[in-house]
Amino acid sequence: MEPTTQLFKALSEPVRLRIIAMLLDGERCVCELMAGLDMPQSTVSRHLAYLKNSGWVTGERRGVWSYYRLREPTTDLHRGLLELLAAHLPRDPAAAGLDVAAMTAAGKANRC
Amino acid sequence: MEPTTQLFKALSEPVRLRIIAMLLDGERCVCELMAGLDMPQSTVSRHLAYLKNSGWVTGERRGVWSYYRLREPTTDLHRGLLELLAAHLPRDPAAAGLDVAAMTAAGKANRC
DNA sequence: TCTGTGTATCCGGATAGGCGGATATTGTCA
DNA sequence: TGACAATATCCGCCTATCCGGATACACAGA
Repeated sequence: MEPTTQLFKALSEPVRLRIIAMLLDGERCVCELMAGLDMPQSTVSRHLAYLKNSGWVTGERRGVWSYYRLREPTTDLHRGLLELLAAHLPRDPAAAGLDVAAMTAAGKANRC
Repeated sequence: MEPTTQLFKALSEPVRLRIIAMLLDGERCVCELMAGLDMPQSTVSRHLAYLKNSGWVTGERRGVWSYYRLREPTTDLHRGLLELLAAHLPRDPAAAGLDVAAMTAAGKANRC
C-alpha cells in the first residue's frame, strides 16, 4: 500500500471529503457524522474505516459512542494536503453544524 | 463526474504521479514519458488519457509525435494541488531527465 | 498508394472498492 | 443475565479501473 497514493485514494470519494470537512473543526462522534451525511450507518462506518486505514483519521470508543478526529499529519505532503483541504473544502452548514434542537424534535433522543 | 474527486482519483496511481512529476519541468513527448516510465506503450497511453480526461494534462499531436504538458489549473484547489505536488513529488532523474546519448547508444534511433 | 512509425483504443482477465441491508460485536443498564 | 443501543463488519451485487497484448488509426516518406 503506497502511502502517497493511499492518501489521494481516500480523497477520491465525495463522502469521505465531506467527512474530512466535518472533522476540520475538531472531533465528532459517529452519530453527528451520520446525521450530517444523511447516509446509512454501515456506509458511514465503512468510509470511516477507510479513512482510518489510509491515515486520515483516528478514532476511539468511549462507552458505546465512537469519536473520530483528523489524524496528525506524518509527512509534509500529508500536512500540505490537509491545509489545502482546510482552505478549499466547502463547509456545509447542514453537515458541519448540527441543530441539536431540531434533531431532538425529530425524535432522536439518543446522542453522544 | 465530480471534478474535485476526479482530480484526486487521477493522483491515486503511482504511474500517474510519476507522469505529472515528469511534466512539472515542461512539455514532453510520449516517447520520453515511455522511456522514463519503462512501461508498455499502451499502459502509458491509457494513463495519459486518464490524466487528460480528469483535467491534469493537455496533449497535442505534431506529425506522428504527441506532446503532453500540464494543464493550466482551472480552480484554486487544482492550483494548490499542483503547487503541493511540485514541492513534494520526487524528481526521479532516471525518469525526469532522459540521457539522449545513452538512448541512442541503446539502439533507439527514433525520437521526437 | 503502400509501408513504416507512433500512438490511441479495445479486449479479456483480474483487482479494488462502492452500496445498503443483515449480522456480529461491544458497552451499558436494569 | 438479558435487553437495548451504538457501531463495526460481512455479504452479494455492481461499477470502476488496472494490466499487457492486440488491433485500429493517423501521419510521413518513398
